[in-house]
Amino acid sequence: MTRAARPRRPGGIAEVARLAGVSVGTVSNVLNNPHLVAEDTRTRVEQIMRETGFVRNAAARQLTGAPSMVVGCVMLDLSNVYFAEVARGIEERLAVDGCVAVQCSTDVLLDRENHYLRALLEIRVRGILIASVDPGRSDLLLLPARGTPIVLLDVPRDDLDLCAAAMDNVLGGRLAAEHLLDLGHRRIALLRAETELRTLTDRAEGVSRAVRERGLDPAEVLLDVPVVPPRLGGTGEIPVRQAMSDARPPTAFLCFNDTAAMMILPSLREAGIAVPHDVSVVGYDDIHFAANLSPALTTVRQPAHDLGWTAADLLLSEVKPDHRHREVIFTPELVVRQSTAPPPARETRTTSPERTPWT
Amino acid sequence: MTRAARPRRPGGIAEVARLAGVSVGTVSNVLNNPHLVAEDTRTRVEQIMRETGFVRNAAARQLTGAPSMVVGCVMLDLSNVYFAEVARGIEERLAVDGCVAVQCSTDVLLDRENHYLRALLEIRVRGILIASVDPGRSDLLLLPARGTPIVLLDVPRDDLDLCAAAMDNVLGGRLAAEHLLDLGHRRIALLRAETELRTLTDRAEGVSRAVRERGLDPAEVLLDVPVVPPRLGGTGEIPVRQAMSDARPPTAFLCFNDTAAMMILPSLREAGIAVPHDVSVVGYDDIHFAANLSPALTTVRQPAHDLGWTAADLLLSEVKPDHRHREVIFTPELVVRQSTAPPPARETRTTSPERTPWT
DNA sequence: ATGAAAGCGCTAACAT
DNA sequence: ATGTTAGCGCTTTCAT
Repeated sequence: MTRAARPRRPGGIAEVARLAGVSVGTVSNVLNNPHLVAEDTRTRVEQIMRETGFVRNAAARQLTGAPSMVVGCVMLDLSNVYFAEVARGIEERLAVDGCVAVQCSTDVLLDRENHYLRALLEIRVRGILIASVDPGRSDLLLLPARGTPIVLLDVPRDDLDLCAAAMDNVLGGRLAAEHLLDLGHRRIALLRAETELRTLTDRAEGVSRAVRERGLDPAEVLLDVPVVPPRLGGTGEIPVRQAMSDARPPTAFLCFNDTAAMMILPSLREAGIAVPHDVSVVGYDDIHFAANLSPALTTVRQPAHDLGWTAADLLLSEVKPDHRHREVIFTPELVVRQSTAPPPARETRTTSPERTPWT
Repeated sequence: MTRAARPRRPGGIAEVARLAGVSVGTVSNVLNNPHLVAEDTRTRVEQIMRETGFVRNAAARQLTGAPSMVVGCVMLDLSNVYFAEVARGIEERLAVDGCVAVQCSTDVLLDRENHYLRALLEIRVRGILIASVDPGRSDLLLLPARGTPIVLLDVPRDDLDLCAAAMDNVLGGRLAAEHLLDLGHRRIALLRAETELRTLTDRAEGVSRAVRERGLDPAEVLLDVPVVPPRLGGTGEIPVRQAMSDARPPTAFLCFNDTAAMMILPSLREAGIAVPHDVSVVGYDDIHFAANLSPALTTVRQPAHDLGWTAADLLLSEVKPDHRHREVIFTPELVVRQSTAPPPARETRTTSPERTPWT
């Protein structure tokens, strides 16, 4: 038996229909096919909608098959300046199509990633942009089959059948390394977060290649200085002294993001090490502040905003019938500023025959 | 007549019910009231759900009255480090309750704010956290009546009947000003974005009060240096030279956010002005990088993460039956570092009787 | 040009 | 313990 009990007034479209003295079908039409509604009927309905402050119910629409206006966005850490910029790029592209983004931060935790993926699935988002911690072990590959388009963000597609917007990190690492090698550095500390993130391994790979192509031995030239970022439970403290007290101390620090570079600058200063005179520092990302440091930071610029914009663009194009998965790779660019210089004379011994080489 | 035409297989719960050989009601129960389902029936249903990769449809649930799991969040600019940190605080609190946030940036544009407000209304979000550009002219006041709770973010509630999580900006401005006045500064440049944002006017008010309480004339002591931030169409360039060539040049720059302070530092350096020897610089926010600048920035710390966390907490509490609107005000804190010092001797003339005062 | 009615996937009341 | 069924607000045939 029907629960005729509670005499709830109808909400939404039905209420508007009643007030305007038309059927719900007509109201629906003024919303979606205004052209097939008589001029005056339409104005009357619109009038009522305004008066009552009617707002379409997206959930109900979605239930009838309308595509959702919300897009999921899973990133490593929204509070990271780089990702925040990416997020803005995404937001801007989505806004063009009246869409909006749910932002999630995984802090590089696979469980968190999968958790959010599921939440986004429940919401039935239009699609998901994801900077996956590990595409191989993530649940993300199950989604396209379930009808939720996925676009990789800042992650190369490799052999995955997905759209992707990514940076050429191998090139980025290479650019940074070549710059340092060109300046004469032969002992370079690599400052990198202790994660197996593809972005980082790629950059490291680029660095190694550059070293090898110079006929040098990466094991000799490179000094790994692992750091645990604060958001991942670490102190974010950078073991500068430790690095400098290595048997063969570095004459340059190559940081895999500008934030790390910003952290290291004061540490070096405190240790009485002048940048770039005593050691050079290279960053990565070229975040807004990089140019405002002293010394202004030499870094590898990544078009963060464009990356986000493009990823969102790819996602929105997934609905189009003729859609083919695509990958867009952005090219990083070396921005030389004041934090790099040739190593101190003592280290450029290869060009100073009068000094006895150590090796 | 029914469109019996397309023999669509039922999706969702119905499909699971069919496969498990039970009714939809039972499936719904294993989802929402597992205790009233027989042990084995439940396991069987759950089994099917796993096999089929079933995921609840939030839209359908919502339509039956379930509260949405998505919360709207309207901020000035997500790519701003301060807000990005606030956003993380929000995300963390929401995650505890399985909720997720849609992030929107208004760039201090009222139209944009209202546009997003409407979009969030359509989505029927659980509630909205908003750093309103102008609560008075915003549509936000209409929402609570329509059933969407609103929590003011970084905006005082004043006489509004809403929850709010905000900072004591008057105090913040006062702290910064008092610090400078205590050091002996008597001519202070106020670096502020050209907007009527409450956060900024409050800080300015705090500064003025501090000046007046010292028996000084704000018009004499304060020099306004308006800046148009990049996101708002400006260059973000700071007219340092212009300020310094004022008839009575400032001996200190009081910036209403650390970003501005970061921008000004290099400009001063280029102009050959030493910080803090020639002029002092005070920031606001204490963003992560503030401590890493050289000189390390003296600034007013705002608990951004907590602000976001608390705002989200207030919002989630809106559903509770005994809910009373509350306002939580956070207290800023002066963090003295290296960018401030007494003004150069020539300016401390009031304490140097041997020099002829100008006034 | 407008109305009537089915159905999207789910929950909640009720019946069995 | 389980099944049945009426909506939730909307779109979409199909009929008028």
